[in-house]
This record gives sequence, C-alpha cells and structure tokens, in this order.
Amino acid sequence: MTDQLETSRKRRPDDRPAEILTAALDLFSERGFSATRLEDVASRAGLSKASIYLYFKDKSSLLTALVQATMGANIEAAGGLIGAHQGPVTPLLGQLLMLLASRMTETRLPDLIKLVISESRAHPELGRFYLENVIGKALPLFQSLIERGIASGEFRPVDPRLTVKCMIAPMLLGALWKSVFEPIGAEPLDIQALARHQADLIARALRP
Amino acid sequence: MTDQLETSRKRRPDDRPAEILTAALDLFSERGFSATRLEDVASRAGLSKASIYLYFKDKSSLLTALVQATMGANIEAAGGLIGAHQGPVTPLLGQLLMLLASRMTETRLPDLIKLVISESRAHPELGRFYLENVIGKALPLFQSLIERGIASGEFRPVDPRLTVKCMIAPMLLGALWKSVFEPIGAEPLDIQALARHQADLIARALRP
DNA sequence: ACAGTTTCTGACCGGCCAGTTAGTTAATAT
DNA sequence: ATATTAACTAACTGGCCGGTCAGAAACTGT
Repeated sequence: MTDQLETSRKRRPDDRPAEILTAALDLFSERGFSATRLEDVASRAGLSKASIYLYFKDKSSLLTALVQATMGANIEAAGGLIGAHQGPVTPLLGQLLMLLASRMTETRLPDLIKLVISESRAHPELGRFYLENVIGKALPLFQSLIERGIASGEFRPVDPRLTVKCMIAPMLLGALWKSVFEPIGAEPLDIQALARHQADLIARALRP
Repeated sequence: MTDQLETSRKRRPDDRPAEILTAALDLFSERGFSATRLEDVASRAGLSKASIYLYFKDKSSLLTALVQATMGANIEAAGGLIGAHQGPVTPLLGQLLMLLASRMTETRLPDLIKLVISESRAHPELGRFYLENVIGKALPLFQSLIERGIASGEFRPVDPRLTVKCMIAPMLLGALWKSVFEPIGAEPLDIQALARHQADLIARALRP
C-alpha cells in the first residue's frame, strides 16, 4: 500500500557513500568533473544534494575518494601474484597482462584511468597520489620481473624501464578505447585478446 | 612615447584566430575545457572576451577548431612516408615510430591527444571526428604495412589489427606521460628512446 | 506514547561565467 | 578633414551551481 518507490526516503548511512561514489564516477567520466552538477550526482544516487555533504567535504573530495578507494586493491593483486611466484618469469608476465586485462573488462578501472588522466592537471594532489601509489608501485614491480629474467638468462639484456612501458602500454590503450571511444560508437576492442597477443610479442622480443 | 605594450589594441585580424587557439589549448589542457573561463583565454591571447566571438561561434567551437586544425598534417606526413616507400618494411616501421616520437616532443600533439581523450565523451562530435579522421586513417595505414611484411615473408603471420595497436601504444603512453604527469612532477620520459626501443622489440617479435 | 538523536531535504544565497549589446577606436577611402 | 567600414571592448544580463541552513522525517531508546 505505502508506495516505497518514490517516497522511500530511507535512512541507510552505511550504503550512501558507495552509492554516491558510483553515481559520481558515472557522471564524471561521462561529462567530465567540472561539467557535472552535484545535483545530478545526488539524484542518480537517490538522495538530495545536501545529503552528499553529510558524507563528503566538498565536490573535489569525491574525486580523491574515488581514486583512493579503487586503486589500492589492483596493485595488491598484482603484488601478490608476483611475490608468490618462482621459476621462469615469461608465463608470469602473461598472467599479469591477463589479470590487468580482466580488471579492464570486469571493473571500472578504464573509467578511473580516464578520469585521472583528465583531471590530474587541474587537481595535482590527485595526480601525484596516482603517480606515487599506482604508477610508482606498478612500474618497479614489473621492472624487477624483467630484471629477474635478464639475470637468469631467460631474457636478453634490455633496458627494463623502457621495456616495462612498452609492455603495459597496450593495456592503457585498451582502457582508453573502452572508456572513451566505445561509448561514442567505435567498434569494441577485445582486451583479453590484446593482452594475449602482447604477451606473445613481448616473450618473443625478449628472447636472447 | 606612445606605450604600445599594454595599450597596443592593434587590429590584426589575420593573427587573432591562431593566437586564440594556442591560448585555448594552453588553458584547456591545463584546467580542462569546462573549467576554463573564456575571459582567461582572451587575456592570455591579448584581447577581450567579446573579440573571441568575432572569430568563433561559441566556446565549444574552439575545441573542434583546435582538433581539426592540428590533426590533418600529422596523418598526411605519415601517409607520405608510407606511400613513397619500397623494399623491406621493418626500417619503415622504425621511421614511422620515430616520426611520431618527434611530433610528440616538437609539437603540442600530446596536449591535443589528452584533450581529445578528456572531452570526447562530453562532445561526441569531437570524438567521432577524431575516431574517423585520425584513428580511422592511422590504424589502417600501419595495418597495411604489417600485412605487406607478412605477404613478403619478412614477418611471421600475426593478427595485424592487434599488432598495430601494440605497436603504437607506447607512443600514446608517451604522449600522456608528457602532457599529464611531467607537468605535475614526474620524471621526464625520453620518447625518442622509447620509440627506438619499441621499434627494436617489434622487429624482433615479428621475425618469422 | 514521547523525547532524543541521526539522517535527510527544500529552499535559499552569492558568486561566477557564457554570451550579448551598445558604443569606441583604428584603419581606409574620398 | 571627413565619412565609412572593420576590429575591438566595457559593461551588462540571465541562468547556473557549489555550498549552507533551518527544519522535517526516520529511527532509537524508555
């Protein structure tokens, strides 16, 4: 009888922050941060604009919360995979690329990457956080792997820094393709296949 | 006597559009499109906001003009290089990567790429223009090259579509590094070296 | 039932900014 | 000199939006 649909107005303080953040990510990545009205974030999250201020200090703290909340887990997943591993590194490289690829398709990582790219100049704290906690963690991790392969004679000697960037670059391309170009009509890109292909290319390119 | 510095107020209708566009690119890529005030674009270009409307219909036409004006030349440069070429394609691939790398360091291409990535969702016409005229031209160009190499037996058979994306991805990474992360304090990236390295990796990866 | 607390919201404010207009200044022509 | 045209600008407008606040509504005890 009591229509709880539009007049819901329930109190669910535990769920609100996450709901607000997903709504914010939807709109930020679609319209851009500063073109998004907090009013719209609120209505998409199913509450009023004023309520957002119960959970977040101001608009830009939505941005930082978004990035900080999402990025930690991905790094640790890769770190675990690497730490536990022994033996030849070539298959591990493939696994890491595939892990990354699956995150690109199954999570909102592509949208977040695009958001960071778009907003880092205007919000340098955000950019530096990402630089330090994501890039600064991920690159050395991969780099140490390449170095291990070189040391064991599995790979020919190459510049590990440059190699790492060449290795993960296709995943960045995949993320942007998915977040930027697919929504406006580009043909879909099979990121899994791209990762598999890149793993194969890199394995051959690094053979002594 | 007559100070022509601050009170210049000269009439130079031929130079204005270009000056406005470079000022706009500066600010758009620094603060984002919708966070940039036209007033600031004007003062950086050395004229008044109202004058911008003598040369451009509205704010977003600045965006499209920016992209359309810059992108054509780059594609044609690559197209010329490819059309004129005969013989083995491996060195040509290297030349193309180096050409791209030099555009990344010598022109404002990185900022433009970042701008397109940031604004394509909110301005789909812009995104589709880029998709059709840049990506849609460049990828097939490179792709035909790979196919030529496969046909001549110079390369082993690979999926040309995926290979092309893996090949140019590091240049995308380089562009974003330069436009997004270097300005906020990341260590500089030598894009030339990255291109050289990638050319080497690809050449080895494609050997039969 | 009622008081106290927490969660939530409508309505407002103040500043900002894209776009316009009315008028000024520079260049050109006569 | 003076008229005409083209380039330019100061000042304004109207709407928009981040952030606030006073109070309503939902829960929790007692």
